[in-house]
Amino acid sequence: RMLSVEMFPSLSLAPQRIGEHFYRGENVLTYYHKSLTSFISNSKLLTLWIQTDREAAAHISLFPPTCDVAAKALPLRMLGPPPAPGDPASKPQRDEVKMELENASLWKQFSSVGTEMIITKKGRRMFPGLKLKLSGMNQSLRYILLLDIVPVDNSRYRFQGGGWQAVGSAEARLPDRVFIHPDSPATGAHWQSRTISFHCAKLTNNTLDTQGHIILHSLHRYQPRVHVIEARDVLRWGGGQHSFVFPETQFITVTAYQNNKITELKINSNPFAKGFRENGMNSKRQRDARQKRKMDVLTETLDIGKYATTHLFMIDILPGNPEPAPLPTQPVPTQSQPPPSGLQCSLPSHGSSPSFTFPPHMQNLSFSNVSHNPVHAALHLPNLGHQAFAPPSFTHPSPSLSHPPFQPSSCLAVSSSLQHSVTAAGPLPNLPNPPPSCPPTSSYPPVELGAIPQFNPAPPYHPEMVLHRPSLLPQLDPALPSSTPPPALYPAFPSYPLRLRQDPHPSLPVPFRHLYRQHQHGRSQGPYLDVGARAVF
DNA sequence: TCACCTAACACCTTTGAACAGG
DNA sequence: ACCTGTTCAAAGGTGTTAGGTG
Repeated sequence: RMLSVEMFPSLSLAPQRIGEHFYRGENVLTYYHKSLTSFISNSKLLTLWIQTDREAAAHISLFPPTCDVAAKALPLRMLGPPPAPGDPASKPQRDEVKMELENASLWKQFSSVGTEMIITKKGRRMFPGLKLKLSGMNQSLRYILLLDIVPVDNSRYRFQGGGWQAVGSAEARLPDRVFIHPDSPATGAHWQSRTISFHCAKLTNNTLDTQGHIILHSLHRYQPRVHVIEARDVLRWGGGQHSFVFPETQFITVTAYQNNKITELKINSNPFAKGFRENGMNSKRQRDARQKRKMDVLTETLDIGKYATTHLFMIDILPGNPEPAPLPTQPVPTQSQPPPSGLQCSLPSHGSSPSFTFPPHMQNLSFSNVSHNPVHAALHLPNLGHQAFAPPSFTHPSPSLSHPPFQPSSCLAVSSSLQHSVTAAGPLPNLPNPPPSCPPTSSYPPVELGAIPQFNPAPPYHPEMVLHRPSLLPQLDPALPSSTPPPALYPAFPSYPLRLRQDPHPSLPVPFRHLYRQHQHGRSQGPYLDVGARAVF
């Protein structure tokens, strides 16, 4: 059953897709096995080994269930005793992980206008970025934090008449990439002791991107999601997962800003755009003045030439008027409207969940290798079953959206049950310290909130635990009870489960070997994952 | 003609190496 | 040999804009 097509529908595409490139009739599992072996031997990247359940793994010859072997080799005290029913201490905040969007007020300012995110071929950071505070985690357990960005609906948008309008069907879904927070894996104590920022994540519209950036379509509406996954180390995922969605972080991707109100907000709140502010040297006034000075100098030079020429040769070479033409002004966007209230997100349940364990020779690999190395892990998550994510505001794109309404209290938080042997595991003292975050790029300086109007004070913002669902990841133990999901409040758009899938391209030197497009060459940067692109219905 | 995309640009912040001084 | 603070250049993050593309 391991990596079976039944359990992971996305795998059914693997032979065909791989065949487009170099797959030649090998058994897919063998292929993946080779893929893994190649990756590991090269030490260039880490690939996630997906194990649906330990029992199944035991009779599959690819890899013995050595994660459990390793787990059993650990002192019992490190693994911790199985939780006793009714013992509150044995359920260490499993389902109480909370997440705040620390810069929620800034996001709300953008959201009230209609957040736009520039995407470029080389990759562009998000602004505002996701700044999060975590609480309720087990201090000693290790967690991995993931960011992914999923389409909100099936529409393409156009900015018309001061607002965004759905104008057609969305482009074909691109391969989902997941950004792993560079601190991962780290203890709950680590995550809770600081503000978590995903400012290193970059967005691109380059479907052939080899840098590992998150690939999105322009003029589509997206929703970032953050996943907190318990993990003994980077190679041994599984167990509980909590997924958080902040509706006010939805945005529309653009290659150039459409709404000048957004441009204004970005300039006023992003320190890197300080030069474009009213008093900045790159402001329109200063640029016009520069242009004028430049033309004046040119005119003067030409006038001198004219003087000399006319006096020497009696030829008039008077140049044209160098004054720059006034720029047309863009229409002012429509006034924002208050968001609807009282809506809730819903997330249907899914099938059983596999754990994610690794073959023996991967056990000693540490996640710090990933973050320090320019080449990072490409992890494919399997199709894990039907997951419908449908934030309330975007299930049915309104004909004209001058801004994406959001409902702060309707943020989605999903937590999952954990497999015993994984969740009960204690700290692993032999694991290296978490790597420094975002080493190759500069971080954002503090946002100068004072520079922009405050629509809201900035109280701590908690996503409400609207629904308590099984994990986006499949459960490890099918025997564990799973709640029956209430009916979705909105028609389910194609579901977007977080799916881990094996990387099928071992011969290529980079971890991001997309099946979606071929010719993925070059080196990858950034702790990203690839996630299967196929929507699950 | 139009909507959209791209690359070059100037200005800005961040980062880290080099250096001086205690 | 350390530590701390300053300076400076390079790298990279911004929005703007002219020109390209289909």
